[in-house]
Amino acid sequence: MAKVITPRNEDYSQWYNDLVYQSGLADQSAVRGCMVIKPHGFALWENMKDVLDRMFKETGHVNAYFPLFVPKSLFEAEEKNAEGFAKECAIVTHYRLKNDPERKGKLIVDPEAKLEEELVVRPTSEAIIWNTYRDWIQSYRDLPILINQWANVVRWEMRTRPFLRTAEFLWQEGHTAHSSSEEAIEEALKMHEVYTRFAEDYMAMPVIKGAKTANERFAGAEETYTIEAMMQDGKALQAGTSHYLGQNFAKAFQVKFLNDQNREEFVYATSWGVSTRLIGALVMTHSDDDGLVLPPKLAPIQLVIVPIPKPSSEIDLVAEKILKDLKSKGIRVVYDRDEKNRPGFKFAEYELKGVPLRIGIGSRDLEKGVAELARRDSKEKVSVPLESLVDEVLKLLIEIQSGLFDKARKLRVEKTKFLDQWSDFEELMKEEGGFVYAHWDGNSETEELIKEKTKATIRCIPFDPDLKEKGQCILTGKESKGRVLFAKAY
RNA sequence: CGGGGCGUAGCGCAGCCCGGUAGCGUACCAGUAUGGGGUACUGGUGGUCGCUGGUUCAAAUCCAGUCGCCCCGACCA
Repeated sequence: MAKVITPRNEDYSQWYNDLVYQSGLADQSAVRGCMVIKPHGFALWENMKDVLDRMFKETGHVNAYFPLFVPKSLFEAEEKNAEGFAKECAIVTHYRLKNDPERKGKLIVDPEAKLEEELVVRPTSEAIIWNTYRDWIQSYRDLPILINQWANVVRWEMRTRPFLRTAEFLWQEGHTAHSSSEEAIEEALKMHEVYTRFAEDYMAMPVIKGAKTANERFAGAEETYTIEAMMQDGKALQAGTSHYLGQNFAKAFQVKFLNDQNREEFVYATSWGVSTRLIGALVMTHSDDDGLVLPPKLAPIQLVIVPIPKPSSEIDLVAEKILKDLKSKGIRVVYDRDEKNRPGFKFAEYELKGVPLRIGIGSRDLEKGVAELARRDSKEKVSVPLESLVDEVLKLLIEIQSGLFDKARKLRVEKTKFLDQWSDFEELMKEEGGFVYAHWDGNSETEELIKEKTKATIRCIPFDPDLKEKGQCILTGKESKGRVLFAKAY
């Protein structure tokens, strides 16, 4: 029993940390607030990235790359955005080190090498991109511009947690330019829908779609659309956002175009992004006390074949055949004929890593012409005749994918309440937590007050038309236009 | 930045109060047996005890300073 993971019911956040480090997703680094993404974690990210990148391209976007550094003068151009990020920016002030005359072999920052203008390490790229777009846009014929970039960004967070919040993280940021407000809003909503499809169809993570309140909105945006997922502890996690930026950045950077009436107009913008945070979301949505549980569509390894108790020429022969057949069906499969570890160890190890399916083959199986097929999500094991193994695997992978989604949705339904009494709301947030649909009067002050009292925030104003009923604010009793989603959040 | 805790082998820790040859578990290496859910036994490798200074015949242990990390809070995707 080398690796012990703290059980979820004992300490949920410790469980999460144990899991991330022991399953090989990430490692701590020598840099405060930054982590190393290990091969297993990065393989997961690559799979996510591949799917998303394909979806972006299918919706007409192309990739490009903009600089890591943003001159301070550009950064501050859009005031609200700059203000929003100011408190968490890393800044480059010098460009050279030199030998320390006091201490041999040590280096100091060369005071002579001060930059004339400081460079902000991008917390997001709107500034540098809009400063560039200005040069690219003259006429409505240059629009729309539909660009995405895969990049790292830095936000100097006070408290960090692996994947969920680190000082540096990987993400994609889409930045589009349009000739009308309608088209830009349509774009923002379209990408919001892409994120929804990705979360639900690939991550098997059900999400609530909606818009952010003014308090929670992206700094510099007119409207922020979000997808909110529920983690197993009932807390909400913002999994992706898409922003309609109006003409805010166009005005800040003087990005104008001549419309088809030959009149000058400011460009309309959107931006949208998801990050490596999704890995944290994936972990907290499906995994259990034995390790990761990964949806087959994103799992780096979908199936592992374990010889029992160790490889033999007979087992090799059968295993290689299964390997070949499954690979030809596009399944990501490995045959673990490592003799250093015993089967029990391997079982535990692959469960820890979240491999959805495992095939065990021993001499007893071979005598009967079967193999043992075990699934990670339910831990069920069945004996399957070798002839039908491939079909069974394909069937199970689909079943596991949809099973994970259903299970997550079921949990969310159980932990979602419709409340109208303030005392109920307060009590629920103090005790079990979860999602609450309640009426809100639309005032930021009310939202702040609720946050102070319960630590719950408005995660979104849901799109769901059924929630648009009139009512009275749960705190103030004032008129409300519809229910909003409250929860404590990551 | 406020409150709390911790730096001793790759990892997890004991030893410190009461100074006297640096220990346990795990991992790692070698071997033997074992082999259908994290094998067992035997032998072995590995540490300037975070750093700097002080007290002392003698410091992981006492004192002072310093650096770093973790947890809780404010901030945030």
